[in-house]
Amino acid sequence: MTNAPAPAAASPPSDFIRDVVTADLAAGRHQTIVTRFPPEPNGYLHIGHAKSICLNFGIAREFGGRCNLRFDDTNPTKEETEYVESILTDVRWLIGGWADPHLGLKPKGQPPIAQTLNGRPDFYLGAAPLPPDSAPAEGEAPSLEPFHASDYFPQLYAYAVQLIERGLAYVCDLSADDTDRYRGAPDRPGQESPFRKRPIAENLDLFERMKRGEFPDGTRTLRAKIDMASPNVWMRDPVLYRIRHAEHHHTGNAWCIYPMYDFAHCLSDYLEGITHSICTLEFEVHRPLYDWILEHLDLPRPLPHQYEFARLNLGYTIMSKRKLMQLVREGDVAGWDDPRLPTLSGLRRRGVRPEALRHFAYNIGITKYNALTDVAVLEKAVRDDLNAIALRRLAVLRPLKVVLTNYPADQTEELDAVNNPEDSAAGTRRVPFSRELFIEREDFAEQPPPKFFRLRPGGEVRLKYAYIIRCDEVVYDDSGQILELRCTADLGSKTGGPTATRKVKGTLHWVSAAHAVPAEVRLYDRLFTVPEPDAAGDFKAHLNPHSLETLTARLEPSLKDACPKLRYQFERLGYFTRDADTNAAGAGAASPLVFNRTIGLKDTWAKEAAKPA
RNA sequence: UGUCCGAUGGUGUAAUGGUAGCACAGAGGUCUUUGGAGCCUUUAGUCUAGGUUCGAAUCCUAGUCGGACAGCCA
Repeated sequence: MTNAPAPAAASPPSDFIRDVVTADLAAGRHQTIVTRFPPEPNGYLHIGHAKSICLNFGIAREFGGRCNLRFDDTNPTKEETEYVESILTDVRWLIGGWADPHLGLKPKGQPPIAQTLNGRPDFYLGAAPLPPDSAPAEGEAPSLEPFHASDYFPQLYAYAVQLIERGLAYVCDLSADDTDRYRGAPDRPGQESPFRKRPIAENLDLFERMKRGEFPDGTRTLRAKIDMASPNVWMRDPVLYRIRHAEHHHTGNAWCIYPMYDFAHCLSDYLEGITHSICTLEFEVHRPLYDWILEHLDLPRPLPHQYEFARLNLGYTIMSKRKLMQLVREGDVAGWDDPRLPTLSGLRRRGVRPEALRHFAYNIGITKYNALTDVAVLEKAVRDDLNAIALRRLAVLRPLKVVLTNYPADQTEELDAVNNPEDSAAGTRRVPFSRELFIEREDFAEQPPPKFFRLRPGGEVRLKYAYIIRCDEVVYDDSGQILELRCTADLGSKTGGPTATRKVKGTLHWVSAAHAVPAEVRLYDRLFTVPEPDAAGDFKAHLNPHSLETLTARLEPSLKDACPKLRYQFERLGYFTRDADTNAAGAGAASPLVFNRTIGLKDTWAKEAAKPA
């Protein structure tokens, strides 16, 4: 039926929206499916948008269709080019290698095409043809660009005129306050505007003069003439156009009247030939208006239909653009790409890969139930993804010196270490070993709790890839702090040695003190201390003061050349990635070595240790 | 006291009138030169009350609880 793309690794998702798509295709209502992802460029994309992107592009991919990237930019006072650029970057990043052939873009500068269908006038702007099977070249085809609702201002204006001509819209002189008052309340009908019966010719003239800029902001609006007594407040003569003498990031000063969301969105969908317009639950109440506008205009092609699903709520974080913006502006985080934020740029900088986000989106499903998703689901998806591809390395976060008293002071060995036990093709590397080492401070306990099987006085542990050592002596400094551990190595216990197979309970990571490379490591924790920070009251009161911990770690030497594009697992510690932005800002050889911890390893010991004795 | 939408283990999600399944989380075990990963086992669910039906998570009615909606935001 469709020229199906490569099948998904797992079975394709099933949900009520995909059911509708399947049924529409089976019934022959559409030849191909066209969805759209319509962000307003007034902020950065977050993981909630990722859910929507994966849904819309996923459907395009599964059904051999297309998903248009469209900026819903009808409010010049809130939108900026910075956001347009970040959104494009984030979308390409998320769908890259997965659905990019289904990304609907249009020829640069191409306006909607005026055509005649069965003698009826029409406007249409389809996406450029799907690219050939080969993956698109690095960077964007320069001849293509995303869609913009603001590109349709001329057509939208024409449709508004049509509504006026049909007696279905009027220019209203009520102030914003009065408009509110006349609207009534959900449980109380509104009353009609005194301007509702304005003659068509006068409406036409006034609307034209609104467009020409003859009236100041807020003095007049264009309203649909529907039903002020409707139980649905959105049908009580909703505003279609408002006056805003403001420069628009995309259309400059060409317009001083701007269409409202409800008027622009359904018609933008129609113009682009969208078949399924998928949005979040809060627009459910708007659907009658979406349909009303389309049904009362002369539109010869099949009409798009709106479907709503529940937005993503994730535990211990916030998704509101307004609140994210507040954190950025008030300096609670370092920027939109702060790795603690659920923004796509933040997650990317933290080291999360798009593959993980796509699996996450697949796992949480699509419903109309307003759910709170456990962060553990995200964390699981991130770990699974990283576990498969991360290069294993040895690094010590909080160093404790160990001296091997029976190991020659002038000797250095290069030991073989496995890069990824999950992937033999990742090969091995050499790690230097010598008399003086660092181990993790918390891997030694003078008074070990029950079931602690790391190093203790007189105890033995395996040093990964190296020897079994025994702790002979604890050396203290003047203040009574542990200065170093003096240990003896079982020199026959190295891989291949006579005592190599001796069983010791614990295996520790380590680095050679003389060879270790210092680096800044940033450990991130959840941004908030409660599952629903914005449930009530001031969400900032729940900010986690320990969401970022910065320390200087000691790394095995190979990490000196770590690539920001790769992912690493510091053994027994977690997944880390070199901070790309810091790296980019650094000057050549002086470029600082900074690592972000994407996420820790699952820690069953922490759970065990937390159990009441 | 308005309209619309929703409700399945702790969490999230399947089952489209025919054996309530999966994932996450939890518990136990196994393996382990990562207390990671893997493998095995396991706890736990259809909001309530009626009705239709041979048979209801599913259809109907009423109720309960939850959410969205009163921007010249999207």
